[in-house]
Amino acid sequence: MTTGTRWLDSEQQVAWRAYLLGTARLMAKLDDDLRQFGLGINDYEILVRLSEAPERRLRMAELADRLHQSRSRLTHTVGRLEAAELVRRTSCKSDKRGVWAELTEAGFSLLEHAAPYHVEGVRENLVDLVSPEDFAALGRVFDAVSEHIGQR
Amino acid sequence: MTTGTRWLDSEQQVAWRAYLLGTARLMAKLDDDLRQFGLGINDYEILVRLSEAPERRLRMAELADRLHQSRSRLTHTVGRLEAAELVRRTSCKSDKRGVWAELTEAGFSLLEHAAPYHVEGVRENLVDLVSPEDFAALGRVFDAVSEHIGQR
DNA sequence: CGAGGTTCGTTAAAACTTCAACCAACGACG
DNA sequence: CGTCGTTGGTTGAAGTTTTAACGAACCTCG
Repeated sequence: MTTGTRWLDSEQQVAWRAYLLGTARLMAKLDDDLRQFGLGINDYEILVRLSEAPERRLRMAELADRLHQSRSRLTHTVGRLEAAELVRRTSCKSDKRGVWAELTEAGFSLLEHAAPYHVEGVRENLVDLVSPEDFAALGRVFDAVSEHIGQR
Repeated sequence: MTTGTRWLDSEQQVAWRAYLLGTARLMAKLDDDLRQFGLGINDYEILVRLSEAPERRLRMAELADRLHQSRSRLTHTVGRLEAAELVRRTSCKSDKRGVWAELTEAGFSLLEHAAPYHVEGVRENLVDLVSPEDFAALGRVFDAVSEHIGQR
């Protein structure tokens, strides 16, 4: 072979590992903080997406795509959220295969309580720790990643 | 209340979501790429840490800390890696409670095969997509996060 | 129309992670 | 020395996610 592996240089290596470790710690922390509401960050993100949608509902497939989750995973999670009465499922009239996941009043209300607390956590453990420039760079980096990897 | 929640402004919101989505996609991609070697990114990271350690071995607790994992999770994962003969456990003489996790020859060899492929994935789907400055910012951001959240 | 491919969502089982409890060994201290 | 609190690691059960397969509904096209 003419060109060997292009290893990461030492600085890149350090940055990459910082990202892996920092993300693990951050997600664990945010999860912990949400536990008092009986939610994990994954549940929380589902509720948020629903709360922002027209009529506070989304089709399962659409929701799965926005969260980059498998449909199967979403089915299970929404099943739990439904058991907790935070979400309701209704069938879709225009496409009989389809299912709407809709935020209940209780779900919306729980979200209203959890959101300020969660956002404060995101600030305290991430946003407020770094310069606006560096945080903006974070956004650019992961926009590029998402763009590159594409839908699925 | 005098001071309401300090919500994220629109740009921060966008950056935060880009990070969540981008990370989900990136990890899924890297996992996919490693599947051909029968590994997930978590297994891979374990093997790497061992490969870099003196005598290619680490104490279980030390390894768990470096990966920010629970000891229980590590016990299970190393159990599987041991069943696959990629890792071997030996008891520690100086501390009889202790257990060394040690990379086997097969484990090291698998890593040698997987590493170039994995690194290429990290480059292609992250490092090479962004400016060195932005990538460096990523490192700073997550250093700050790790530093802030602390050991455990 | 209707055959054949695709999408939507679910299901059951397997794989993995978390949770809670536990035991053995260590170490500090009276 | 012996007690007590801590650390290292494992265990089994419960909970979550992945995998693979499936059926129903949709869509295209002859």
